[in-house]
Amino acid sequence: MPVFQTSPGTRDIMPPEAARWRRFSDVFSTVVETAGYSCIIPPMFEDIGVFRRLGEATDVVTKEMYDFEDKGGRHVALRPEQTASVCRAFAQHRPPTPWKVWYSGPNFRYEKAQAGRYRQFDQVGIEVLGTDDPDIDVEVIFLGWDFYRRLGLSNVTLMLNSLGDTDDRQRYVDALATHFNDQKTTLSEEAQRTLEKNPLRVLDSKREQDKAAIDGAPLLKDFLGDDARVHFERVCEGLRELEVPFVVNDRLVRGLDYYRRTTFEFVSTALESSQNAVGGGGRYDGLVEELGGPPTHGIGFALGVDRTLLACDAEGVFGSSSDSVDVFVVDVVDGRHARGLSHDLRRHGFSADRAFDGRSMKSQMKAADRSGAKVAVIVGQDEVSAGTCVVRRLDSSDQVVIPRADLVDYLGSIGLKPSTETA
RNA sequence: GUGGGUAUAGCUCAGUCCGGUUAGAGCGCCAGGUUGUGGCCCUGGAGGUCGGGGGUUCAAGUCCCCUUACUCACCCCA
Repeated sequence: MPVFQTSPGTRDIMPPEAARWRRFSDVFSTVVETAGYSCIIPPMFEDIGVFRRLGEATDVVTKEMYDFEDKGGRHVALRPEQTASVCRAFAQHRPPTPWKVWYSGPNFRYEKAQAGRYRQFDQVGIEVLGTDDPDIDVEVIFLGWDFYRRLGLSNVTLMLNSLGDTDDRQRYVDALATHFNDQKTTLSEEAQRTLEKNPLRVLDSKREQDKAAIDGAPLLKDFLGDDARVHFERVCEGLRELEVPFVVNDRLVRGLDYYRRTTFEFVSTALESSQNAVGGGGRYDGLVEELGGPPTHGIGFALGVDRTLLACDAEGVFGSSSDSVDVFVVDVVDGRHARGLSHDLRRHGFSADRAFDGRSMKSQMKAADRSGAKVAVIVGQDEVSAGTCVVRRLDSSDQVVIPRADLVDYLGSIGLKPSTETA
């Protein structure tokens, strides 16, 4: 065993998997930039107060915060998510609204790792600040849905709910608390503890013991005020018009306290583990204000990169493809020709690799094969004397001898296109 | 944070129950067969403090204790 390994809950994304991650975020940025979202890169750590606003009763804040004191005595935390940071950035810079941004990057939660759950985990997401038009809810949800579809996923279910406005939500929480307290003796110990902190999340319990009490609980939709109800209906209507299938789930209450009105979650039915939520989001009117900004409406989602890729694996879509170059230069003289040729080819926009350490021709050809190159350019003593080189196609084994000065043109003529002109 | 499982070559794993020469296989890697040609085939080679520490024993990869990590589940979440 090596002396050093990755810390618990972290891992190296090795090639070719890392290339797949980049493609993933490329697909995502294409989808959302088409809809007018701009990239934002907030810092990875902030004053811990920024994240405390996620809710004092949430696990994310009470036990999963990756926090520490820096050398200046500031109490900071690695971001557990990016929504709070985006809202803080909005309050700090006051951009014109509606402000539509997307992000991609790692987040940190101090918890025990298991499949699809890491201490450092990546999310991509979008946030829209400054409008409460139900159409923006529709747009946001659609973009998430569309992204999964473009990856090729077909077993993703969209679950939708409305938590109502602040007053609605409070009345519902009170009613829930009353209901569960009446049935307290039937609840599991964990649920009883959850009840004291946040009655809403008792609904989240998957324990058999709690099922009866949950089934008999009052329904959220009966507590929605007129505004929230109309808003929710308009969102549903918009999604139906865009032909986005969804399931209204009365029990969908999400883990963070800031959600109001629309909440949603993307669940992969292809994943068997309990980490089957591949993405989620909702409306968080009020969060910006809590962070010291003006009253501002907000909505967004975050999608877990790891879990979404697990879902892709489960469905056999969006696989990893290995990196490859256009040309592999084989030099069986002294390596100086490989140096010159690969340099020239790269300057002309071809991707080119070569072997080192003066290996045998057989060894270099094996390396050429492994590199995934379409052609090998071979230089031996004969070619050096004649000022030529051999171009061998690695798929068909056809090869021709051409003057070295014609190499770039020849490669172009057989269909290898320089990716960029860098004269 | 709680409970189960696992840890042997770069990777995937035999061997552990029932302690006993020099710890194996496949794949990968390197070299050769083929002194100018990759994939297929054949031959050879390198590569292991058997996760770490302690204990029992004449003897520990194998039994016991501790520890660390991974993993699955719970909790919760992406």
